[in-house]
Amino acid sequence: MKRTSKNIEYLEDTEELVRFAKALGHPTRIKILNYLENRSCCFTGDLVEVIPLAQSTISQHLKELKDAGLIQGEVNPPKIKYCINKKNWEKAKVLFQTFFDK
Amino acid sequence: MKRTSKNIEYLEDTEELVRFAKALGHPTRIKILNYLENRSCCFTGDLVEVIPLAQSTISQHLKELKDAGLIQGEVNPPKIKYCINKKNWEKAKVLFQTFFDK
DNA sequence: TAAGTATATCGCAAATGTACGATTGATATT
DNA sequence: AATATCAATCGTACATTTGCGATATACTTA
Repeated sequence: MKRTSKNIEYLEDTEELVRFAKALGHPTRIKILNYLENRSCCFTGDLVEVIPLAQSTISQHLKELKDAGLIQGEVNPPKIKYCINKKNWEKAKVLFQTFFDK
Repeated sequence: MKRTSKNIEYLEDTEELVRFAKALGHPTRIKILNYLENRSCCFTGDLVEVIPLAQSTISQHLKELKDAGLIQGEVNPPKIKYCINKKNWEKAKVLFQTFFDK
């Protein structure tokens, strides 16, 4: 991508849709989101128990979901509580809906 | 992924959602799909004119969209006509809808 | 202040994704 | 048969993603 001389321009909505799609493009992250949907919030530790991956790996996936805007974390010492970011969740929902309905 | 001894199991729907999400995870592919949505069908050559990337690169993106099941190609010598795969399109739409609605 | 707990970040290795030019294959035209 | 056209595939380079263990950070509790 960076090697291309011509830097392609994409629509704002396209960029955003891609950001969400990328975040959804890994089964572990879907699992995390499904888990969150069911109980609205959870701690990192809960996920480590449920998903057979290293704690660092899960933390990384959480970071990506956070960067994509799909979840948010609030410090709740000594733990961190993660929740769905409802505003962006709705945004993503509409973007995908619109994309498939066109 | 393959280095992990424990091979994680995921739900069938999760695997499918991930496959679609991955395919949507690149702006060029979104652009191709948007283009197809507007005129229902097109040739590879049309895309090469519209998108400033090498023919081989576009062909590769088309392959990925086809592998994901979102488009289908019918030979129309000497060209190949690509269309949205409507059945899978609907499937993807429902999967994303269900995912976000839960 | 020392030790414990929960989580993030670092550094690395392997796998996957993205892009290109060159080549190949298949069909149509001369 | 020779040439032209369209698109897929190959080989390669570089970037990004995914995973791990080790370490760092931040806050609590003893």
